[in-house]
Amino acid sequence: MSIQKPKGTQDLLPGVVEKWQYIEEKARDVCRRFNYREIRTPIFEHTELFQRGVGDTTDIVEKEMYTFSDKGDRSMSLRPEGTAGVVRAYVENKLYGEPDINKLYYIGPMFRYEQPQAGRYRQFHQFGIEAIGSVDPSLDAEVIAMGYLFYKEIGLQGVKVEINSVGNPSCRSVYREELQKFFAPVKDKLCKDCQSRYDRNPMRILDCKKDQEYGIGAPSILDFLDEECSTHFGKVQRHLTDMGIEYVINPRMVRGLDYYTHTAFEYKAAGIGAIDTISGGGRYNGLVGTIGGSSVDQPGVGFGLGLERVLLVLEAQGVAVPGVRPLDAYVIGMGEAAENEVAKQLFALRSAGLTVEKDYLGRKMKAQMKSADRFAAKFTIILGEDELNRGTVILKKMATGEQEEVKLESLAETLKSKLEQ
RNA sequence: GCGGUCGUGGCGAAGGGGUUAACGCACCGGAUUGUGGCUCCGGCAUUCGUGGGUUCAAGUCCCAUCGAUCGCCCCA
Repeated sequence: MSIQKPKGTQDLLPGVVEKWQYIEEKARDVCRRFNYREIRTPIFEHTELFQRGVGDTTDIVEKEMYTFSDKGDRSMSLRPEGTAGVVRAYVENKLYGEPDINKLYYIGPMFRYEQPQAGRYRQFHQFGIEAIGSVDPSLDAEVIAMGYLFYKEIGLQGVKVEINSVGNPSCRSVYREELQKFFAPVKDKLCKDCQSRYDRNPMRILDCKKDQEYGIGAPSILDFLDEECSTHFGKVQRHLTDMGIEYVINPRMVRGLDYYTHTAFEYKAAGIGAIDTISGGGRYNGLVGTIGGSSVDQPGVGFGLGLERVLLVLEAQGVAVPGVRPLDAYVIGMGEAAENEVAKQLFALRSAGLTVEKDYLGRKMKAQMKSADRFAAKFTIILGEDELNRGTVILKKMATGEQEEVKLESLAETLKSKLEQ
Protein backbone atom coordinates (compact mmCIF):
# COMPACT_ATOMS: atom_id res chain seq x y z
CA MET A 1 0.00 0.00 0.00
CA SER A 2 1.68 3.14 -1.14
CA ILE A 3 -1.00 5.74 -1.76
CA GLN A 4 -3.35 6.52 1.07
CA LYS A 5 -5.83 9.22 1.78
CA PRO A 6 -4.49 12.54 3.03
CA LYS A 7 -4.27 12.88 6.78
CA GLY A 8 -7.46 14.03 8.40
CA THR A 9 -9.69 13.07 5.46
CA GLN A 10 -12.10 10.19 5.18
CA ASP A 11 -13.56 7.90 2.57
CA LEU A 12 -17.29 7.68 3.08
CA LEU A 13 -18.05 4.18 1.90
CA PRO A 14 -21.37 2.58 1.00
CA GLY A 15 -22.94 1.71 4.32
CA VAL A 16 -22.12 5.00 5.99
CA VAL A 17 -22.85 7.27 3.07
CA GLU A 18 -26.53 6.45 3.56
CA LYS A 19 -26.31 8.07 7.00
CA TRP A 20 -24.94 11.20 5.37
CA GLN A 21 -27.70 11.22 2.81
CA TYR A 22 -30.21 10.88 5.62
CA ILE A 23 -29.00 13.86 7.62
CA GLU A 24 -28.53 15.93 4.47
CA GLU A 25 -32.13 15.23 3.51
CA LYS A 26 -33.26 16.29 6.96
CA ALA A 27 -31.26 19.50 6.68
CA ARG A 28 -32.82 20.30 3.32
CA ASP A 29 -36.25 19.56 4.65
CA VAL A 30 -35.83 21.95 7.57
CA CYS A 31 -34.51 24.59 5.17
CA ARG A 32 -37.52 24.17 2.94
CA ARG A 33 -39.89 24.82 5.81
CA PHE A 34 -37.98 27.89 6.99
CA ASN A 35 -37.79 29.09 3.37
CA TYR A 36 -34.02 28.98 3.02
CA ARG A 37 -32.72 28.31 -0.49
CA GLU A 38 -29.56 26.48 -1.42
CA ILE A 39 -26.47 28.29 -2.61
CA ARG A 40 -23.36 26.57 -3.95
CA THR A 41 -20.15 28.55 -3.98
CA PRO A 42 -16.59 27.53 -4.91
CA ILE A 43 -14.60 25.30 -2.62
CA PHE A 44 -11.63 27.62 -3.06
CA GLU A 45 -11.56 31.39 -3.12
CA HIS A 46 -8.98 34.14 -3.27
CA THR A 47 -7.02 33.93 -0.02
CA GLU A 48 -7.70 37.59 0.56
CA LEU A 49 -11.42 36.92 0.98
CA PHE A 50 -10.78 34.89 4.10
CA GLN A 51 -8.08 37.23 5.37
CA ARG A 52 -10.47 40.14 5.16
CA GLY A 53 -13.66 38.30 6.04
CA VAL A 54 -12.74 35.82 8.72
CA GLY A 55 -10.01 38.00 10.15
CA ASP A 56 -6.25 38.17 9.77
CA THR A 57 -5.48 37.36 13.35
CA THR A 58 -7.80 34.41 13.79
CA ASP A 59 -6.24 30.97 14.20
CA ILE A 60 -8.14 29.84 11.14
CA VAL A 61 -6.49 32.34 8.85
CA GLU A 62 -3.18 32.52 10.63
CA LYS A 63 -2.30 28.85 10.68
CA GLU A 64 -5.08 26.60 9.46
CA MET A 65 -5.68 27.46 5.83
CA TYR A 66 -4.85 25.33 2.84
CA THR A 67 -3.30 28.08 0.76
CA PHE A 68 -1.63 27.61 -2.62
CA SER A 69 -0.64 29.56 -5.68
CA ASP A 70 -2.40 28.71 -8.89
CA LYS A 71 -0.66 28.72 -12.27
CA GLY A 72 -1.42 32.40 -12.68
CA ASP A 73 0.38 33.03 -9.40
CA ARG A 74 -2.78 34.00 -7.55
CA SER A 75 -3.02 33.03 -3.91
CA MET A 76 -5.96 30.72 -3.40
CA SER A 77 -7.27 28.99 -0.29
CA LEU A 78 -9.57 26.08 0.29
CA ARG A 79 -12.50 27.48 2.21
CA PRO A 80 -12.09 27.05 5.98
CA GLU A 81 -15.68 28.09 6.68
CA GLY A 82 -18.77 28.91 4.68
CA THR A 83 -19.85 32.41 5.47
CA ALA A 84 -17.16 34.38 3.63
CA GLY A 85 -17.86 32.67 0.31
CA VAL A 86 -21.61 33.08 0.63
CA VAL A 87 -21.23 36.75 1.46
CA ARG A 88 -18.86 37.20 -1.48
CA ALA A 89 -21.41 35.57 -3.79
CA TYR A 90 -24.14 37.73 -2.30
CA VAL A 91 -22.18 40.88 -3.08
CA GLU A 92 -20.85 39.78 -6.46
CA ASN A 93 -24.27 38.75 -7.72
CA LYS A 94 -25.91 41.83 -6.22
CA LEU A 95 -28.42 39.84 -4.26
CA TYR A 96 -28.91 42.92 -2.10
CA GLY A 97 -30.99 44.23 -4.99
CA GLU A 98 -33.68 41.66 -4.32
CA PRO A 99 -36.84 42.98 -2.68
CA ASP A 100 -36.76 40.40 0.13
CA ILE A 101 -33.97 39.47 2.47
CA ASN A 102 -31.85 36.53 1.39
CA LYS A 103 -32.11 33.33 3.32
CA LEU A 104 -29.51 30.89 2.04
CA TYR A 105 -28.13 27.50 3.02
CA TYR A 106 -25.24 25.32 1.98
CA ILE A 107 -23.99 21.82 2.63
CA GLY A 108 -20.44 20.99 1.75
CA PRO A 109 -16.81 20.38 2.68
CA MET A 110 -14.59 22.83 4.55
CA PHE A 111 -10.84 22.54 5.05
CA ARG A 112 -8.59 23.37 7.96
CA TYR A 113 -5.02 22.28 8.44
CA GLU A 114 -5.13 20.96 11.99
CA GLN A 115 -4.07 17.89 13.96
CA PRO A 116 -6.98 15.47 13.69
CA GLN A 117 -8.67 14.13 16.80
CA ALA A 118 -12.11 12.88 17.75
CA GLY A 119 -14.59 15.01 15.82
CA ARG A 120 -11.93 17.03 14.05
CA TYR A 121 -10.80 16.53 10.50
CA ARG A 122 -8.86 18.44 7.89
CA GLN A 123 -11.72 18.04 5.49
CA PHE A 124 -15.01 18.24 7.33
CA HIS A 125 -18.53 19.06 6.33
CA GLN A 126 -20.88 21.80 7.34
CA PHE A 127 -24.51 22.50 6.92
CA GLY A 128 -24.78 26.25 7.23
CA ILE A 129 -27.33 28.97 6.80
CA GLU A 130 -27.00 32.70 6.25
CA ALA A 131 -29.82 35.22 6.49
CA ILE A 132 -28.67 38.49 5.00
CA GLY A 133 -30.46 41.80 4.89
CA SER A 134 -32.12 42.36 8.25
CA VAL A 135 -31.27 43.41 11.79
CA ASP A 136 -34.53 42.00 13.14
CA PRO A 137 -33.77 40.06 16.34
CA SER A 138 -36.49 37.59 15.43
CA LEU A 139 -34.16 36.53 12.64
CA ASP A 140 -31.38 35.74 15.12
CA ALA A 141 -33.90 33.67 17.03
CA GLU A 142 -35.11 31.98 13.86
CA VAL A 143 -31.57 30.93 12.98
CA ILE A 144 -31.02 29.52 16.46
CA ALA A 145 -34.40 27.80 16.33
CA MET A 146 -33.63 26.22 13.02
CA GLY A 147 -30.50 24.48 14.26
CA TYR A 148 -32.41 23.45 17.35
CA LEU A 149 -35.21 21.92 15.28
CA PHE A 150 -32.73 20.16 12.99
CA TYR A 151 -31.06 18.44 15.94
CA LYS A 152 -34.40 17.57 17.44
CA GLU A 153 -35.82 16.04 14.29
CA ILE A 154 -32.73 14.02 13.63
CA GLY A 155 -33.05 12.49 17.07
CA LEU A 156 -30.16 14.11 18.94
CA GLN A 157 -30.77 14.29 22.66
CA GLY A 158 -29.37 16.69 25.20
CA VAL A 159 -28.35 19.49 22.86
CA LYS A 160 -27.73 22.66 24.84
CA VAL A 161 -28.03 26.11 23.34
CA GLU A 162 -25.72 28.75 24.71
CA ILE A 163 -26.05 32.36 23.71
CA ASN A 164 -24.14 35.54 24.32
CA SER A 165 -23.88 39.01 22.93
CA VAL A 166 -20.46 40.20 21.86
CA GLY A 167 -21.83 43.70 21.31
CA ASN A 168 -20.80 45.95 18.49
CA PRO A 169 -17.26 47.15 17.78
CA SER A 170 -17.60 50.19 20.00
CA CYS A 171 -18.90 48.58 23.17
CA ARG A 172 -16.61 45.62 22.64
CA SER A 173 -13.50 47.76 22.57
CA VAL A 174 -14.49 49.39 25.85
CA TYR A 175 -15.00 45.95 27.37
CA ARG A 176 -11.71 44.76 26.02
CA GLU A 177 -9.85 47.50 27.78
CA GLU A 178 -11.66 46.80 31.03
CA LEU A 179 -10.72 43.17 30.76
CA GLN A 180 -7.08 44.00 30.19
CA LYS A 181 -7.17 46.23 33.26
CA PHE A 182 -8.69 43.41 35.25
CA PHE A 183 -6.07 40.86 34.20
CA ALA A 184 -3.08 43.22 34.29
CA PRO A 185 -2.14 42.46 37.95
CA VAL A 186 -2.06 38.70 37.37
CA LYS A 187 -0.75 38.75 33.85
CA ASP A 188 2.53 36.97 34.72
CA LYS A 189 0.68 34.24 36.56
CA LEU A 190 -1.44 33.29 33.57
CA CYS A 191 -0.48 30.34 31.40
CA LYS A 192 1.64 31.21 28.42
CA ASP A 193 -1.28 30.86 26.03
CA CYS A 194 -3.25 33.35 28.08
CA GLN A 195 -0.37 35.76 28.15
CA SER A 196 -0.49 35.99 24.40
CA ARG A 197 -4.28 36.15 24.54
CA TYR A 198 -3.96 39.16 26.82
CA ASP A 199 -2.94 41.34 23.92
CA ARG A 200 -4.60 39.59 21.03
CA ASN A 201 -8.00 38.68 22.43
CA PRO A 202 -8.37 39.05 26.20
CA MET A 203 -11.88 37.58 26.07
CA ARG A 204 -10.29 34.23 25.38
CA ILE A 205 -8.67 34.21 28.81
CA LEU A 206 -12.14 33.74 30.26
CA ASP A 207 -12.44 30.62 28.15
CA CYS A 208 -9.17 29.08 29.36
CA LYS A 209 -9.48 25.78 31.17
CA LYS A 210 -6.29 26.17 33.18
CA ASP A 211 -6.57 29.61 34.62
CA GLN A 212 -10.17 29.75 35.66
CA GLU A 213 -9.46 31.05 39.13
CA TYR A 214 -8.00 34.28 37.72
CA GLY A 215 -11.19 34.89 35.79
CA ILE A 216 -13.37 34.93 38.88
CA GLY A 217 -14.92 38.32 39.30
CA ALA A 218 -13.91 39.43 35.82
CA PRO A 219 -16.21 41.98 34.23
CA SER A 220 -18.93 40.61 32.02
CA ILE A 221 -19.46 41.82 28.48
CA LEU A 222 -23.14 42.03 29.21
CA ASP A 223 -22.49 44.96 31.56
CA PHE A 224 -20.82 46.87 28.77
CA LEU A 225 -23.42 46.53 26.06
CA ASP A 226 -24.77 49.84 24.85
CA GLU A 227 -28.47 50.38 24.59
CA GLU A 228 -28.84 49.17 21.02
CA CYS A 229 -26.92 45.99 21.75
CA SER A 230 -28.65 45.21 24.96
CA THR A 231 -32.11 45.83 23.48
CA HIS A 232 -31.30 43.55 20.60
CA PHE A 233 -30.03 40.82 22.89
CA GLY A 234 -33.12 41.12 25.07
CA LYS A 235 -35.41 40.68 22.10
CA VAL A 236 -33.54 37.64 20.87
CA GLN A 237 -34.04 36.05 24.28
CA ARG A 238 -37.70 36.95 24.31
CA HIS A 239 -38.26 35.27 20.94
CA LEU A 240 -36.41 32.14 22.02
CA THR A 241 -38.48 31.96 25.17
CA ASP A 242 -41.69 32.45 23.19
CA MET A 243 -40.70 29.60 20.89
CA GLY A 244 -40.07 27.36 23.87
CA ILE A 245 -36.39 26.94 23.18
CA GLU A 246 -34.28 26.44 26.26
CA TYR A 247 -31.02 28.31 26.32
CA VAL A 248 -28.32 29.38 28.69
CA ILE A 249 -26.64 32.77 28.63
CA ASN A 250 -22.90 32.27 28.68
CA PRO A 251 -21.26 35.69 28.95
CA ARG A 252 -17.84 34.05 28.59
CA MET A 253 -18.53 32.49 25.24
CA VAL A 254 -16.08 33.66 22.62
CA ARG A 255 -16.17 32.62 19.01
CA GLY A 256 -13.11 32.07 16.88
CA LEU A 257 -14.09 34.33 14.02
CA ASP A 258 -13.67 38.08 14.04
CA TYR A 259 -16.82 39.04 12.20
CA TYR A 260 -19.41 38.40 14.88
CA THR A 261 -21.43 41.24 16.39
CA HIS A 262 -24.36 41.13 18.79
CA THR A 263 -25.64 37.58 19.05
CA ALA A 264 -23.19 34.69 19.27
CA PHE A 265 -24.34 31.16 20.00
CA GLU A 266 -23.21 27.57 20.23
CA TYR A 267 -24.89 24.21 20.40
CA LYS A 268 -23.24 21.72 22.71
CA ALA A 269 -23.62 18.01 23.19
CA ALA A 270 -21.62 15.28 24.91
CA GLY A 271 -20.23 12.26 23.11
CA ILE A 272 -17.25 13.41 21.03
CA GLY A 273 -14.35 12.94 23.41
CA ALA A 274 -12.98 16.29 24.52
CA ILE A 275 -15.08 18.30 22.10
CA ASP A 276 -18.54 19.50 23.05
CA THR A 277 -19.33 22.24 20.55
CA ILE A 278 -21.29 20.75 17.69
CA SER A 279 -22.03 24.00 15.91
CA GLY A 280 -21.85 27.71 16.31
CA GLY A 281 -22.88 30.93 14.74
CA GLY A 282 -23.93 34.46 15.25
CA ARG A 283 -24.77 37.80 13.77
CA TYR A 284 -22.29 39.56 11.52
CA ASN A 285 -23.34 43.11 10.88
CA GLY A 286 -20.48 44.67 8.99
CA LEU A 287 -19.09 41.61 7.23
CA VAL A 288 -20.93 42.29 4.00
CA GLY A 289 -19.53 45.81 4.01
CA THR A 290 -16.04 44.52 4.79
CA ILE A 291 -16.19 42.27 1.77
CA GLY A 292 -18.24 44.36 -0.61
CA GLY A 293 -17.67 47.93 0.47
CA SER A 294 -19.73 50.20 2.66
CA SER A 295 -22.16 51.06 -0.14
CA VAL A 296 -23.52 47.51 -0.16
CA ASP A 297 -23.32 46.83 3.56
CA GLN A 298 -26.04 44.60 4.92
CA PRO A 299 -26.45 42.87 8.27
CA GLY A 300 -26.46 39.09 8.46
CA VAL A 301 -26.83 36.16 10.81
CA GLY A 302 -26.13 32.46 10.39
CA PHE A 303 -24.68 29.24 11.73
CA GLY A 304 -22.24 26.57 10.67
CA LEU A 305 -23.13 23.09 11.82
CA GLY A 306 -20.62 20.22 11.78
CA LEU A 307 -21.99 17.14 10.12
CA GLU A 308 -19.26 14.78 11.33
CA ARG A 309 -20.13 15.88 14.84
CA VAL A 310 -23.81 15.19 14.26
CA LEU A 311 -22.96 11.66 13.18
CA LEU A 312 -20.59 11.10 16.10
CA VAL A 313 -23.13 12.21 18.68
CA LEU A 314 -25.86 10.17 17.00
CA GLU A 315 -23.55 7.18 17.19
CA ALA A 316 -22.69 7.84 20.84
CA GLN A 317 -26.39 8.06 21.66
CA GLY A 318 -27.18 4.91 19.75
CA VAL A 319 -29.70 6.65 17.51
CA ALA A 320 -30.69 4.41 14.62
CA VAL A 321 -30.00 5.95 11.24
CA PRO A 322 -31.29 4.31 8.06
CA GLY A 323 -28.79 1.94 6.53
CA VAL A 324 -28.65 0.04 3.27
CA ARG A 325 -31.91 -0.36 1.39
CA PRO A 326 -32.90 -3.99 0.84
CA LEU A 327 -33.36 -5.40 -2.67
CA ASP A 328 -36.84 -6.05 -3.95
CA ALA A 329 -35.61 -9.20 -5.62
CA TYR A 330 -32.53 -11.19 -6.61
CA VAL A 331 -32.79 -12.99 -9.93
CA ILE A 332 -31.16 -16.39 -10.39
CA GLY A 333 -30.85 -18.19 -13.71
CA MET A 334 -29.64 -21.70 -14.43
CA GLY A 335 -28.38 -22.74 -17.81
CA GLU A 336 -27.22 -20.50 -20.60
CA ALA A 337 -30.64 -19.81 -22.12
CA ALA A 338 -32.08 -18.95 -18.72
CA GLU A 339 -29.16 -16.70 -17.88
CA ASN A 340 -29.74 -14.69 -21.03
CA GLU A 341 -33.34 -14.33 -20.00
CA VAL A 342 -32.23 -13.13 -16.56
CA ALA A 343 -30.35 -10.17 -18.04
CA LYS A 344 -33.42 -9.26 -20.04
CA GLN A 345 -35.82 -9.63 -17.12
CA LEU A 346 -33.54 -7.66 -14.85
CA PHE A 347 -33.72 -4.67 -17.16
CA ALA A 348 -37.49 -5.01 -17.49
CA LEU A 349 -37.91 -5.09 -13.70
CA ARG A 350 -35.60 -2.14 -13.21
CA SER A 351 -37.46 -0.20 -15.87
CA ALA A 352 -40.63 -0.96 -13.94
CA GLY A 353 -39.12 0.74 -10.91
CA LEU A 354 -37.94 -2.26 -8.91
CA THR A 355 -34.57 -2.70 -7.22
CA VAL A 356 -33.16 -5.98 -8.43
CA GLU A 357 -29.80 -7.73 -8.69
CA LYS A 358 -28.19 -10.82 -10.18
CA ASP A 359 -24.99 -12.82 -9.84
CA TYR A 360 -22.05 -11.79 -12.05
CA LEU A 361 -19.51 -14.31 -10.80
CA GLY A 362 -20.85 -17.55 -12.27
CA ARG A 363 -21.63 -18.85 -8.81
CA LYS A 364 -23.79 -21.86 -8.13
CA MET A 365 -27.38 -21.55 -7.12
CA LYS A 366 -26.67 -22.12 -3.45
CA ALA A 367 -24.09 -19.35 -3.45
CA GLN A 368 -26.48 -17.07 -5.29
CA MET A 369 -29.12 -17.71 -2.64
CA LYS A 370 -26.58 -16.68 0.01
CA SER A 371 -25.81 -13.60 -1.97
CA ALA A 372 -29.53 -12.77 -2.14
CA ASP A 373 -29.60 -13.15 1.61
CA ARG A 374 -26.68 -10.79 2.08
CA PHE A 375 -28.42 -8.17 -0.01
CA ALA A 376 -31.49 -8.67 2.18
CA ALA A 377 -33.54 -9.42 -0.93
CA LYS A 378 -37.24 -9.65 -0.17
CA PHE A 379 -37.77 -12.12 -3.03
CA THR A 380 -35.71 -14.38 -5.22
CA ILE A 381 -36.75 -15.08 -8.77
CA ILE A 382 -35.54 -18.43 -10.03
CA LEU A 383 -35.40 -19.15 -13.71
CA GLY A 384 -34.33 -22.58 -14.98
CA GLU A 385 -34.69 -24.50 -18.23
CA ASP A 386 -38.06 -25.95 -17.24
CA GLU A 387 -39.51 -22.61 -16.29
CA LEU A 388 -38.09 -21.00 -19.40
CA ASN A 389 -39.86 -23.57 -21.57
CA ARG A 390 -43.07 -22.96 -19.73
CA GLY A 391 -42.68 -19.18 -19.87
CA THR A 392 -42.67 -18.93 -16.07
CA VAL A 393 -40.38 -18.22 -13.12
CA ILE A 394 -40.32 -19.29 -9.49
CA LEU A 395 -41.02 -16.42 -7.15
CA LYS A 396 -39.80 -17.12 -3.64
CA LYS A 397 -40.49 -14.98 -0.61
CA MET A 398 -37.31 -15.06 1.46
CA ALA A 399 -38.83 -14.30 4.84
CA THR A 400 -41.17 -17.30 4.79
CA GLY A 401 -39.60 -19.57 2.19
CA GLU A 402 -42.87 -19.98 0.33
CA GLN A 403 -42.68 -19.96 -3.44
CA GLU A 404 -44.94 -20.10 -6.44
CA GLU A 405 -44.70 -20.27 -10.20
CA VAL A 406 -45.53 -17.03 -11.98
CA LYS A 407 -45.93 -16.22 -15.65
CA LEU A 408 -43.02 -14.26 -17.08
CA GLU A 409 -45.17 -11.61 -18.70
CA SER A 410 -46.85 -10.72 -15.41
CA LEU A 411 -43.68 -10.93 -13.28
CA ALA A 412 -43.21 -7.23 -12.62
CA GLU A 413 -46.86 -6.75 -11.81
CA THR A 414 -47.04 -9.77 -9.50
CA LEU A 415 -43.87 -8.82 -7.71
CA LYS A 416 -45.06 -5.26 -7.20
CA SER A 417 -48.35 -6.38 -5.72
CA LYS A 418 -46.59 -8.84 -3.41
CA LEU A 419 -44.18 -6.16 -2.25
CA GLU A 420 -47.10 -3.96 -1.30
CA GLN A 421 -48.69 -6.62 0.88
C1' G B 1 3.09 22.98 16.07
C1' C B 2 3.49 19.64 20.75
C1' G B 3 2.55 14.97 23.77
C1' G B 4 0.51 9.66 24.92
C1' U B 5 -0.92 4.94 22.68
C1' C B 6 -0.94 1.95 18.39
C1' G B 7 0.14 -0.13 13.04
C1' U B 8 0.20 -8.54 11.79
C1' G B 9 -4.88 -11.71 5.99
C1' G B 10 -11.20 -8.35 3.83
C1' C B 11 -12.25 -7.46 9.44
C1' G B 12 -11.04 -8.52 14.76
C1' A B 13 -6.81 -10.47 17.13
C1' A B 14 -2.39 -13.89 19.35
C1' G B 15 2.75 -14.11 18.87
C1' G B 16 7.89 -9.59 22.73
C1' G B 17 14.84 -12.55 18.91
C1' G B 18 15.24 -18.92 16.48
C1' U B 19 12.95 -20.46 11.58
C1' U B 20 5.47 -24.38 9.06
C1' A B 21 2.79 -16.62 11.48
C1' A B 22 -2.36 -19.19 16.51
C1' C B 23 -7.50 -18.36 16.71
C1' G B 24 -12.36 -15.98 15.66
C1' C B 25 -15.51 -13.55 11.93
C1' A B 26 -16.24 -12.92 6.82
C1' C B 27 -15.45 -15.20 2.11
C1' C B 28 -15.00 -19.60 -1.42
C1' G B 29 -15.82 -24.97 -2.20
C1' G B 30 -18.01 -29.66 -0.51
C1' A B 31 -21.56 -32.80 2.52
C1' U B 32 -27.02 -31.25 -0.03
C1' U B 33 -26.57 -33.00 -9.13
C1' G B 34 -32.04 -26.55 -9.02
C1' U B 35 -33.04 -23.27 -3.43
C1' G B 36 -30.59 -18.80 1.82
C1' G B 37 -30.44 -18.33 7.35
C1' C B 38 -28.34 -24.06 11.39
C1' U B 39 -24.45 -28.01 11.50
C1' C B 40 -20.00 -30.58 9.82
C1' C B 41 -15.51 -30.95 6.56
C1' G B 42 -11.89 -28.47 3.51
C1' G B 43 -9.58 -23.91 1.39
C1' C B 44 -7.96 -18.87 2.22
C1' A B 45 -0.83 -14.09 4.84
C1' U B 46 6.32 -16.47 0.41
C1' U B 47 4.49 -12.30 5.05
C1' C B 48 3.81 -8.72 9.83
C1' G B 49 2.68 0.23 7.57
C1' U B 50 7.40 1.97 4.94
C1' G B 51 12.85 2.68 4.91
C1' G B 52 17.35 1.87 7.26
C1' G B 53 20.30 -0.47 11.31
C1' U B 54 21.85 -4.37 15.16
C1' U B 55 22.31 -9.91 14.89
C1' C B 56 24.47 -16.26 12.56
C1' A B 57 19.01 -15.31 12.90
C1' A B 58 14.08 -9.66 13.34
C1' G B 59 6.36 -9.14 13.45
C1' U B 60 9.66 -9.72 17.58
C1' C B 61 15.40 -5.08 19.45
C1' C B 62 17.08 0.21 17.76
C1' C B 63 16.45 4.67 14.65
C1' A B 64 13.77 7.31 11.13
C1' U B 65 9.43 8.06 8.45
C1' C B 66 4.21 7.72 7.17
C1' G B 67 -0.50 6.79 9.04
C1' A B 68 -4.41 5.81 12.81
C1' U B 69 -6.19 7.14 17.47
C1' C B 70 -6.59 10.12 21.90
C1' G B 71 -5.26 14.72 24.16
C1' C B 72 -3.13 20.14 24.17
C1' C B 73 -3.88 24.74 21.25
C1' C B 74 -8.12 26.03 18.59
C1' C B 75 -12.55 24.81 16.61
C1' A B 76 -17.26 22.24 13.21
